[in-house]
Amino acid sequence: MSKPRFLTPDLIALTALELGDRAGEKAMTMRRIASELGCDPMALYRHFRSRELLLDAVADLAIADAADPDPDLVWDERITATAHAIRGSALRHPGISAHIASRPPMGENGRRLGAAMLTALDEAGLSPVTAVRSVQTLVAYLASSLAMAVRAGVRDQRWEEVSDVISELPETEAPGEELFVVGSAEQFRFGLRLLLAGIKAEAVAESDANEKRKGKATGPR
Amino acid sequence: MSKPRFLTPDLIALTALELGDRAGEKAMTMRRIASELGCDPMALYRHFRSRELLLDAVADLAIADAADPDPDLVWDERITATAHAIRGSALRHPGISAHIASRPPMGENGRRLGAAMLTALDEAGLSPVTAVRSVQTLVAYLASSLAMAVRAGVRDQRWEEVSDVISELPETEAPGEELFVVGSAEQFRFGLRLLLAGIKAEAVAESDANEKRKGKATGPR
DNA sequence: TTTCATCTGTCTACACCGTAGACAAGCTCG
DNA sequence: CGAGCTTGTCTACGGTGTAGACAGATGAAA
Repeated sequence: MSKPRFLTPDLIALTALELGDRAGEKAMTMRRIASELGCDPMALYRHFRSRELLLDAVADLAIADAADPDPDLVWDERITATAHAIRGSALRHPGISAHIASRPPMGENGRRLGAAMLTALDEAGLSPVTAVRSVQTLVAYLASSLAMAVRAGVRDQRWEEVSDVISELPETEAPGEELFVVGSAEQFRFGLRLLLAGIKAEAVAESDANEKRKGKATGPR
Repeated sequence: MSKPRFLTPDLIALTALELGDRAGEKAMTMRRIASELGCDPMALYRHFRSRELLLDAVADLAIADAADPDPDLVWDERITATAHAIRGSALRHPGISAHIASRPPMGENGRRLGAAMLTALDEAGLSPVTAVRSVQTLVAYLASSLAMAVRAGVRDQRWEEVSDVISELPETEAPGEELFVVGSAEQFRFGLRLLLAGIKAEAVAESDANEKRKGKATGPR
């Protein structure tokens, strides 16, 4: 009676995700996940070599519903859309989005979305090297933003303190008060705009350099 | 013989930091820290209400030696210098820099360095709101870069996988191979350059808007 | 000085954790 | 049928954070 053949990695990850949503990141323990599934904790190890790997799968599963960007959009809008899609997916699991943000987007979905960004940057005319670097930068920003958003959102008062501290700093005499919610969507858009502006500048610089190096005969395609 | 009055928060944090440097983030457990100090684990709770708060103190202590930027530098160089100082300090504690990156820069030193960045941005002519947002963006990027750097650096092969994945992606036919070390200093500089370019664009946009709104009578100071 | 409250470190104990290793039940294939 | 492999179970070990009662030292008040 001990071997119902119903345990799969996907089912385990899904159960863990639901548990995390319901009870928070720290609740995703092997024992609790197993009890949620009605099986022995050690059974999970038949499908994941360690808890860490299971949590990786959960993180990737959590962003599975982030859609690829509409290919009709121009490249920068596609970047923005992808970033917001990931952010949205992660925030739809507030109990564990810090956890999601804290690990590399290595699963199936992470790769898919990373590739979407790369494609967009390629279309922007960036060299492959610059495109990859830009994606890494975007991902870094995205992850941290997420981590901050969730900390600010839930009852982690530490980030509320951060806001307080910020308004006490010398240079900001009368900052917009509530506008400083640390992980706000507006703040996120702002950072994204900064990065995109930087990327555009980089694109211009690269195309200039190419034009100069090649002399003529290499007009705009 | 049980009450030497020598235990202080600073001493505890320092001991924990050394332990973390030596044995890694996960070794910074209440019991091991206490045994390092030769005292009872519960003694630590007289000085920190929880392990989490102790670890916050450790993170802040770790970046205590990040110097304020040379005030003679122009503002963007000052930002760069500060960012590199923080990164340098954190990387000087490789065993725990992921841990450092994962929590808000809330301690004395975090505030100090955040203020330095804000001052620089203020000097750049940004409005207070934009300056604060920019600092938040910079901090977000910095934190994530750090987290990635340390993961790539130490034996965390997951990030090596990331590099592999990146080179398999469609758009990057022949990427520079080793140049993609995920958390490399070069990658860090690149992201910083992107952000600074974005900030400069923002500054220009703001000053244009101001000039237009105010008409004349508001020449460059 | 004596007394007494207050700190500070100690001890015990609890509930929980990840996971190694031996075992058993069922499936697949010969 | 029997062998082997897969998958879930069980037990056990050495850890974890921290609550709560206790004790020795200290500093102030009497």
